[in-house]
Amino acid sequence: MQQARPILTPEERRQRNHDEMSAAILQAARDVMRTNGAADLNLQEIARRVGMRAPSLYTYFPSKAAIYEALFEMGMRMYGDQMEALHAQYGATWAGIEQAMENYLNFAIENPELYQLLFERPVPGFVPSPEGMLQANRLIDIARNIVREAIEAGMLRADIPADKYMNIFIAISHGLTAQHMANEPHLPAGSGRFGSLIPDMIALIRQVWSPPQAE
Amino acid sequence: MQQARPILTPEERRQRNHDEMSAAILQAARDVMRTNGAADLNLQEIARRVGMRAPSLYTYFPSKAAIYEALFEMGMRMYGDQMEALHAQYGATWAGIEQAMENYLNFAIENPELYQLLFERPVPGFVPSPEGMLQANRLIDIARNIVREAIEAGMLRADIPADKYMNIFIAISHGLTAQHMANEPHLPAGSGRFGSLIPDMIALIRQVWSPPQAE
DNA sequence: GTCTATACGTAGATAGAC
DNA sequence: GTCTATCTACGTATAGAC
Repeated sequence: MQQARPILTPEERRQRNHDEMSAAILQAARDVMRTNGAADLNLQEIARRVGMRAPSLYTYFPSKAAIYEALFEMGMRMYGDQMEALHAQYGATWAGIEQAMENYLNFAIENPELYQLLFERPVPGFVPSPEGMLQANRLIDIARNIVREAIEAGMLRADIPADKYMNIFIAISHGLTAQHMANEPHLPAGSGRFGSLIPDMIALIRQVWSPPQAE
Repeated sequence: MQQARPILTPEERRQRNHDEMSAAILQAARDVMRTNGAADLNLQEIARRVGMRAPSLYTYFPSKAAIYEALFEMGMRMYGDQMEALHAQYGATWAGIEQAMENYLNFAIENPELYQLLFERPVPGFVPSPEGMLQANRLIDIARNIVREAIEAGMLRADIPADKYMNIFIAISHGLTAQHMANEPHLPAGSGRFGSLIPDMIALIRQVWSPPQAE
């Protein structure tokens, strides 16, 4: 009788286990950062949470910095995917731009440890890896494209540079979110001193910087 | 011959020396934070810069946390004084509000280590002392009063709560400043991707949320 | 892969001599 | 007030046994 081909070769199983453990370590790291602040990550606590000793982590990541780098890339990828999905769903519309601002806030509320790592810089000496920067640049490109389409669609003035609009959206989104996270991180988007201001901000931009014919 | 009365008694001299050394320690701490990031303060480096050994710092401050707390209070006091001076100079005017936004950015550019400590929260476990909170609350009161006067002066709509205006100003100021500091901290206020947007933001608010008769 | 043991560095803080 | 010496704790990381 011919030997049955296993679903996974030993090598594949090893790889799968390795990947699963790596993912578990990253998740544990996020939990620690969420509890202690992004800067306070420490390997022993991560190890404890995944049921091993600190030195064993070095089987999966060559250094603590590598864990930060992996989380940065993961976070940027997650957030970029969200932005792309929003773009696909809403196209270049005011509703889409409002959703994008709300999504920035929601991302911070739901993933405060990633928000800190990506958009504040609380970890002394942390520098994103090239792979992380690739994701960060992708994010900028998505945002720039949305604004460009909004200009082409006549929603925004063509005589104002797309990057200026983009910077305004970034600054306002970040300002609201940073204040929300600093003061009322437990409140959901749409509520609280700052989380409730998104529609007002959209109205602000829309009234002043839409082309006349779009009013 | 009667003995001349010294300018300072020994006790007074001791006190003066103590105060001067305390101030030097705080300044050294600021220098360290500016170089390494606010979270990376360490006592040995402070001591080195003031020409003593780390344990000697305990003559002046009972703990590292006490140094952070003193800096927080000092920073809030400095910034509050600046706001009061602006208020006295400009009263409740659009120029004054624009100056206030620019001043927030300038404070961050000139005192990045204090900006981090006061307005971002990069130091794990840091909690302002009651004295620090007193200064922080004073700051809020100053801001609230300016907005109230602006409403009374007819610059802002009376049907929108003063605190909502205040939160909008805070969020926008902080958004611009945080992005400026993250991306172009070396550029002066008024320049760069974000530092140049203050007049636009003022125009935005002014056009949309001024009472009709003020247009 | 995981462990124990440990190297190695650094931090904040304290004791006690001068 | 300042020092040396030291304590205590914790961090990342490595070596080598199993």
